[in-house]
Amino acid sequence: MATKFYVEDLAQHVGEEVTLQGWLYNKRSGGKIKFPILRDGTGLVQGVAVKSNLSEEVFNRIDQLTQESSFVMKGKVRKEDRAPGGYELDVTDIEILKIAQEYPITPKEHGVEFLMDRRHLWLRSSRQHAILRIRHQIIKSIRDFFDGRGFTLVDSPIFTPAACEGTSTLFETEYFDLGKAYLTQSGQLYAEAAAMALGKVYTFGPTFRAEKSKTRRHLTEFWMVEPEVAFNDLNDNMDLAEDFLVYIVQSVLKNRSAELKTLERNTAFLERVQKPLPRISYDEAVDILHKKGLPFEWGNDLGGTDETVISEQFDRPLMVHRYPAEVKAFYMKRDPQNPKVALAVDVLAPEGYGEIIGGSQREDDLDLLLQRIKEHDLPQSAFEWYLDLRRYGSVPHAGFGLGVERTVSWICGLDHLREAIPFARMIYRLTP
RNA sequence: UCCGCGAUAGCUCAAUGGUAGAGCAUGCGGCUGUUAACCGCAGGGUUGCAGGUUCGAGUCCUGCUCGCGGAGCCA
Repeated sequence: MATKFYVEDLAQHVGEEVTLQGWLYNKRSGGKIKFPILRDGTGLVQGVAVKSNLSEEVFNRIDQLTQESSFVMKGKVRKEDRAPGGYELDVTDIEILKIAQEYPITPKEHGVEFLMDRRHLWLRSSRQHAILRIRHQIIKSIRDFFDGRGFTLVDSPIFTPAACEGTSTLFETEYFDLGKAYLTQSGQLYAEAAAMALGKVYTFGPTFRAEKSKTRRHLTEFWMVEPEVAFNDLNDNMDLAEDFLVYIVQSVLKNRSAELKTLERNTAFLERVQKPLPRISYDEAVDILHKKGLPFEWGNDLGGTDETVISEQFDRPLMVHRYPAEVKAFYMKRDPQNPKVALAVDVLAPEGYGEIIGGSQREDDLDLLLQRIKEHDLPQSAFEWYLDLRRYGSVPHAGFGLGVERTVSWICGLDHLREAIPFARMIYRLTP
């Protein structure tokens, strides 16, 4: 079988005749010269077909190619500074595979609704291609980071018997004779159990929120990675989150610069993502809001605009720790120095992208945890297994969750989360 | 759930209450270096749905449907 050639490898084949398989991205023509642009999933390359170098049949065949028709293009690779990718193919042969019907997504602009209805086709355009490749790089970096530090991947269940945090609205489904089951909103409680077994673990999977959110920062189905480490306290947790974020961003800069360029992403903010990331307390965050003249009452959670105002004071992601315990989940440990605040930490991305990480040191005392479950009016029976983790050799431990789509959205500089995932699920969108 | 905005050709958008139009896409023709190529010609419309006001409604009013943005919730 002949060697397969791909557009992204053409630089290594200058002067050689290669055969590429792909789809017609666009074409332009003069009377005696035609420029078919081939897209093969790894990149774009423009073919240069000159009438005098080809049989009339092959030359005219190019006219039949409609946008997105599949075809084989054979030609000699030539370095060409005028070409966007730096290389062109002097065409020696064209073979048509399948002529495409009239393609709905033209090289001109379209509305978001139209494109989302054709998401399965929209993925072929270069902007979406770049986003998906960066998403892949981010996911790979996440796994490489934890795998390289001795973490074990432990998958948590999607069906759960009860709300994890008791706050947000969950998707409900009938589960045989066992009553109702819910789609998970977090793998964290299971990650805690796994951390007691394996020390350093992470879960990585889809999570679901049935909130009727209609904003550019929300999806009903999104991916989250949640590390959990036995014997880590809040500071260890922040150290881990810091190393983690720096690793992800730097690996995208290093490996996906072409895609960032396609997206016209200003990488100045990304290049500044280096240790140390600033760490401020909730109290200090409130001071910033007050100095900016915003009315804000101690004890409330930070809203979207509050987060933006605070993050604008810094040139890189920042950590806000020690939130009022009242606004945080029941399992978060209180600060021994000040029981009014929880040992929680959120990481706010710059440029108004908001919260990309939320985490905490967990409550490891059985009696206090029981008390919190009562205070939050949660069914204790559903949490007995979770309480067992405090009954049998409880230790301090901490972890956090990172939202993959929000991270993709920030790193790519997107204005909506729906472009950060191949097939977005939102309140008014279940297809394609 | 609440607040605001919108729906006109396949797509993106115009149209003082007075003959519904442009660019792109599609088809045909032209061009040997095009870069969202360009030039010429052609086809293409139940103005979201249902009422109302008016001599006359894409335009004004009422209701509905669908969508978009924001708040709340959070990753």
